Amino acid sequence: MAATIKSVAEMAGVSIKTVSRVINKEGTVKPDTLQRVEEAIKALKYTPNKAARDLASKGASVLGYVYDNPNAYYIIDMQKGILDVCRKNNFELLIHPCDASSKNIAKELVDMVDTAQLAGLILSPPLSEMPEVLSELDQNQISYVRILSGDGLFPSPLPYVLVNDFKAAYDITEHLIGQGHKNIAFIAGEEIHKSTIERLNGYKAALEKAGIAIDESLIIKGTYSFETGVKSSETLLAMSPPPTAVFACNDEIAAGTLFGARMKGVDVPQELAIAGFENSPFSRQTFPPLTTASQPTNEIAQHAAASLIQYLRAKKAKAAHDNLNHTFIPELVVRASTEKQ
Amino acid sequence: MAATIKSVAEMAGVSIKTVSRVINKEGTVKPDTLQRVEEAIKALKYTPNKAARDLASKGASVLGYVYDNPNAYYIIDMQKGILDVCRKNNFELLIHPCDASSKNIAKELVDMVDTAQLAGLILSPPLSEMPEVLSELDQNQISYVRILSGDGLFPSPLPYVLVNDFKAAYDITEHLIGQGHKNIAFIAGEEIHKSTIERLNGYKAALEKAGIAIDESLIIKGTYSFETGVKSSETLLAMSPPPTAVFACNDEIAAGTLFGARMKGVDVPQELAIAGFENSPFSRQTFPPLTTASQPTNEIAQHAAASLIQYLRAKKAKAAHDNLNHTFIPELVVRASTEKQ
DNA sequence: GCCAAAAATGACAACGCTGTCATTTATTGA
DNA sequence: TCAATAAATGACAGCGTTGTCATTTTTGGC
Repeated sequence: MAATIKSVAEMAGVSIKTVSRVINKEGTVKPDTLQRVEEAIKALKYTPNKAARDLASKGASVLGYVYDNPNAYYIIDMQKGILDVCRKNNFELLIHPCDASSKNIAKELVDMVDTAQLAGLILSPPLSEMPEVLSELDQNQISYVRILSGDGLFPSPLPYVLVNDFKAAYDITEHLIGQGHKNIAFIAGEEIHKSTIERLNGYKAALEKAGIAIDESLIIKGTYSFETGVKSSETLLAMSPPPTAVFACNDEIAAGTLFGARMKGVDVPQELAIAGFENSPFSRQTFPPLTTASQPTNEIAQHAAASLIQYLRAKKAKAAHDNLNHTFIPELVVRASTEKQ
Repeated sequence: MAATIKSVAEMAGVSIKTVSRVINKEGTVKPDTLQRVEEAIKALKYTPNKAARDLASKGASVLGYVYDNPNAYYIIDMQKGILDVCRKNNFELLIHPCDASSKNIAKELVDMVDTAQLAGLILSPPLSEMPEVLSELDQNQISYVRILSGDGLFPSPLPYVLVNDFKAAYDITEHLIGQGHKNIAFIAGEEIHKSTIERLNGYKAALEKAGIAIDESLIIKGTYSFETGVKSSETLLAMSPPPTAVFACNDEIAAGTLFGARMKGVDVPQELAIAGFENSPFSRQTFPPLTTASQPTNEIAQHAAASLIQYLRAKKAKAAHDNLNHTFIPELVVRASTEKQ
């Protein structure tokens, strides 16, 4: 039989309310009383009953993490970061994989929040970038934090975390240009991901800056997949002249491009330089390893979770919340796939 | 203001207990009463308060999924499978990444179960295979389901899910032998993972069956990492004669081996055949793609979660539980890394 | 040493549900 | 039609906390 607040109170010779004060660290308990209570807690191995707590204090503290992203490493990293923050702040986390392309995804989320009585949602791309989802959440007055790509301004009072894909893509492209490339192809992922647009814009901006004309035929639309990389490399290598460098929108595509090049016997990086994005673990493990951009996923996740929690607390206390919004810039990681000896 | 059972009862003109019966599908409610209650529920958008429910019925229904595994895809897949089953059965899931090599991992788990008041734990390797962890859990009468490698018998009444790595490793080795190889190396992962032992035994058994003597110098100890693959391939290729095939304990190692071979200009599979294990997504994306063994991770996870839930229910009802234990055999997937043209 | 104010503690009613058991209503067989 | 029985429903006490407000104890200034 697990100990309850009552048994602790009896043992310590105080009222249950005083025990409650101790476990909630209200700080209005005399040192010696405090000590007695703490000893009783330890002796009885008492742990507060979460259900009772939630019930009495109206409202459990559960966040929902919603994702639809094929990159398992990204998810796991995010999840860990969020989990850390949740644990520190005594929040629980409900994990909800979902299908962003589903018609009633917005309703599904609202339902989930209702059913599980979530305090708030953590949204990662592409969900965080879908207006129809966001407005449905807004209409139902659901709190959320968004992790998204861009550097724009947002009218919403809700917190968000920005990833500046534009700048990172600019850096990568600049690096390729610096290696002497002029004929640089770009392979895009799904346009529903804002990161695709941002990265494309960064690519274009770097070319312009260097005075290189943008050749639309070198910009290939695709999905964030290995297959897109394979197919695109076929297309690109069939051109005359073929590009000498490829900037793939993520590492999967880059790995596919590398695969495709290898199939045709094209040497990387001598004949074709390839850069990816995301710094997935396998980007170090291809041959040659891929130049890419690294985003501090774990940190981003922690930041997102922390600002949502802070927002919720401020909201509960009806106080204004500090602006915690932050922008992260992925960092260029140069590896052998873009460096000729 | 969210609707409560009381408001629903009032609207439907019944007692709260009857509403309770409806939401718990007790089946002792007259059809027309039922309908009235259901209408009221819908009209008020009523959702039972989880905290109150847990409190009243003593004991929340939360499972814990504990993992320490570097393979993100494996984790994500597992998680999805578990999540599905949990949702269907009205259980919550608490995710707990941890460090199996930490000294007091067992205590940590017990603490977690206490604090979060978990109904049971889902353990995947290597945690599921660590006697000190299991006995600590047993001592604290914590219910758990294990997912582990092997085909042995277990004295414990607790459910488990077995993965027959022995058979799968046997199949892979047999495949390599079938390709004409006699000089086959084995690169092992951490021995704390029972899968390493099982796979090694499968490898040995297949060699024996084919009448090939086991050469201990061809068996390399390492970790489940890319780096181990790279280093081992250096070692192996420096031998005279070098092996003509490598069976790596997982895809990461295999990818590393492939990388190492490529660095030395060794052609795969012409000069060196390489097989992995696990069927990670990237095993299709190396060049050439890797022969490997595929385990139905999602299914395994579902099975594990389902049997834990069934066990818990039986325990609660003090009934004997059916034996749900099941063994999964990973399936051989042949790809270009082991097939000469 | 006394009083007012502040600090510490306690009593008790919620919180929203389920379990138990009592009560009412419907069904059956004669 | 009327017990006897079964089915449906309800009343009410918990479950283990926290919030509110009352009470007691301590503190500090004179």
